[in-house]
Amino acid sequence: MHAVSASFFQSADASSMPGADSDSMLNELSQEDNLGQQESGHVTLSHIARACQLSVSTVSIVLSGAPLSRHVAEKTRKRIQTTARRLGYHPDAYARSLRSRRTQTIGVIAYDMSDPFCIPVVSGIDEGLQPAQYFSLLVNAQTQRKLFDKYLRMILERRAEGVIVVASWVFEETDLLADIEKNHVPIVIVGRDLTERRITSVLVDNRAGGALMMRHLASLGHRNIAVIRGPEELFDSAPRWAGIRQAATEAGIRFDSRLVSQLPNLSNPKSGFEGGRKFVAEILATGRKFTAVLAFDDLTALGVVRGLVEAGLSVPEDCSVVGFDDILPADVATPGITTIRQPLHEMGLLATELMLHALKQGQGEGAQEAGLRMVQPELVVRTSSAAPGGGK
Amino acid sequence: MHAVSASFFQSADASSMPGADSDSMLNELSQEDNLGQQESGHVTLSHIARACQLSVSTVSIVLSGAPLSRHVAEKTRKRIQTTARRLGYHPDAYARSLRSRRTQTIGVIAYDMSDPFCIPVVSGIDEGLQPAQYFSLLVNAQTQRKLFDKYLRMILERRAEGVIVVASWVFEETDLLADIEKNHVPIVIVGRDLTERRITSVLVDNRAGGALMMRHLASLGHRNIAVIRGPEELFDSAPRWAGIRQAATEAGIRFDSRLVSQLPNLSNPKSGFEGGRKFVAEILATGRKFTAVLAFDDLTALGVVRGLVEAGLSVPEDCSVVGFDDILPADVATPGITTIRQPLHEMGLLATELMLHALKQGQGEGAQEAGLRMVQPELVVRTSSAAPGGGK
DNA sequence: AACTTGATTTCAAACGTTTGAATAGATTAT
DNA sequence: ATAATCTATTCAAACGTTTGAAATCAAGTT
Repeated sequence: MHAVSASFFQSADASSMPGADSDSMLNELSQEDNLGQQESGHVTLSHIARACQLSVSTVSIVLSGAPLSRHVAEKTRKRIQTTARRLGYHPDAYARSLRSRRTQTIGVIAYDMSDPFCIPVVSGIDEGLQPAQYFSLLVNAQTQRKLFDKYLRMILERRAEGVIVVASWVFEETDLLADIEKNHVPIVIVGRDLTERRITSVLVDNRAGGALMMRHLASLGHRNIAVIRGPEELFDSAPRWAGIRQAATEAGIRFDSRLVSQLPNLSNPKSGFEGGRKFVAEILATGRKFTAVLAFDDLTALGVVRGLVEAGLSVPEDCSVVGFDDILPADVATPGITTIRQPLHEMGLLATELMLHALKQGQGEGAQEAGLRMVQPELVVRTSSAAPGGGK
Repeated sequence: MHAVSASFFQSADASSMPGADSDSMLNELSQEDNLGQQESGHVTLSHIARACQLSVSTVSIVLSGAPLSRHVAEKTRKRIQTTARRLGYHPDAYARSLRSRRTQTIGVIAYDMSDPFCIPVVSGIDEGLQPAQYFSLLVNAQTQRKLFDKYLRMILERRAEGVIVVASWVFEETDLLADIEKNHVPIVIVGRDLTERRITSVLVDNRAGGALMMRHLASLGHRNIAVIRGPEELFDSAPRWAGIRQAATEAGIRFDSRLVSQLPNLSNPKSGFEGGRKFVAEILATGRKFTAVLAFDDLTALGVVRGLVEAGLSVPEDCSVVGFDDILPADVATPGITTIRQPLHEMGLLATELMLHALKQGQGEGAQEAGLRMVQPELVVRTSSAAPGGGK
């Protein structure tokens, strides 16, 4: 077994470079393998040190670009570097972090990656981490409490320096959260207000968003409007509905309570779609008049469109539909769904900035401010909404 | 400094236990914090050892469930466990992996997470890893060579035991791939055939898929069919087109070459949509007759639908549209897009199995078989396709 | 009384780095 | 000539685990 990997190295060595600085190419690793015993299969500092006839320290100093490397002779430095390259050396992050006590890692828990909501947030986080030389350790909890716990534990064991949770979803009662605190790991949450638990939170101004939806329909002239509110368990549902009502009141519009319903607690991301579709079927069956539907989110809106079309109606001629979030399907469906855009990418970016800031000053003291950062949503008008009563 | 830490130890020892296994809850960590100085902020084995008046070894043996733990007294075991829980102990994966030389990590490089293609594959991978007690280290290369390299390096440094690449996309010429080999890390790629580079590959049978699309339209009675082929740089394009032609020949259908075009090399995932839309506008302008469009993928198909509707036509009454992939938007758009489903989840799962298998036997020898595994696609009929010439 | 056995716990070395302190040799200032 | 200062390199300890070998102690066997 070791013999095999030894011969592998030999042939690789022999092949790679004809001439070079000094050392004879043939016999660094192979020699060790003759004597050596428990090869890890990875090239380490001591491999290079031996090949260059230098101490591990010197090699480390050069390769890690430590301040001391200014004092290392130019020639030596070059020699070390080319040898490292030739052997395919990559520093062992485990050894390095163990010693230096820095992991350059932020744990990111997405509540469900198959929800289009998550992707832009996560890529915003990545983008923010990039220049700071941090990496995200991304896990997908798939809305399962068990997985959430498992991954949170994993993140803690992997010594992430901070944790960002992407969730509009329940997860609070984990006692692992207490562990997080015991281990002094800062948390930021995106999509939910947890400031009362002293957790820095980033979320969209749902109230303002709700108001935007409603004002848009009002300005088009709609007065008979159906509403599908979000599920009870979702944090966003209440403020969004509050914003809608406020704007309705301002516009002098009253809702017919029989045209207002609420989505059940969702199991998978697609359940909003089915909810919207069924809702339309139901209210059409009652015969009540309405010229527009405010849906909780884009998937629900797409379900509403499906329901209307199945009933032989067209959008927006017979009925306008407005969604919330601005996910990809809302954009590429025909008609395109008028919606309220959440600046998801920016939210991820912001969360990262808050995290990095907390890490920076967290060194000094504990107990930082658990701030609440609200970002503003934006109306995106597409073709699913138009003035009531036929053509636009 | 060493003197300081010595006194630190002493005082901790002297203080820790007044009574037996029911140690007083208040004063292990707090006391340390009084005197302690270079605390990592994390609870370690030695914290627990001190609190229990035991050696680090014993605590390690118990907490890691090593075979030796059978010999540890029941009482001691309990004492250690409750103390660990109370203090919020989590083993340091870095120290552990450094010592045990196992990281339980598989690097996963997704070529672009904002492509709906990636998500199910990645979640399939996660699912496969779960029972084997492995974790995925997931990174998003965003179709950027620079990022790909950066993350690959990171994965190597983090000592992933294997790497799974999710890509229908170019990346070959990285010399980091050579490093991967030098470090004996097995690779599996999903979405592309790289067996000639001795890399185990998992992909959908594009040829069969193309044939499925074509046969579906033929069986509905379509004979004038427009085709949008995939971009040159994408591996899938050619075999998919080959399958389409083969099935066309079998059905005795010839393509009008002026109704066949090819997508440009794509910049972002949404460019397929624009491509489809423009294509339709163009061929409608020529006045050529066609009753159906075969699109390279679902996003292209959605673009085609948009283009048709903008020209005042309806789907499927005036023209049928078929896509490929079966991503979420194809399902929730109205009409739902008839498509060829790639079993993405299963592909992820399969890739993981191959990887785990390689790891298992890779211990023994180098040079395993670089197998090619093709999975079969499946036709999903929705409402975007129907018999030509009006209603279904 | 010495000797084995077994149960319980500890020693000490290692994993691959980093880093403050130390060394050896050469040069320069006193 | 001695000391101070550079330059180029190495020592050795530490990070938090795991683990083969060893130690301790009590009880049982000859």
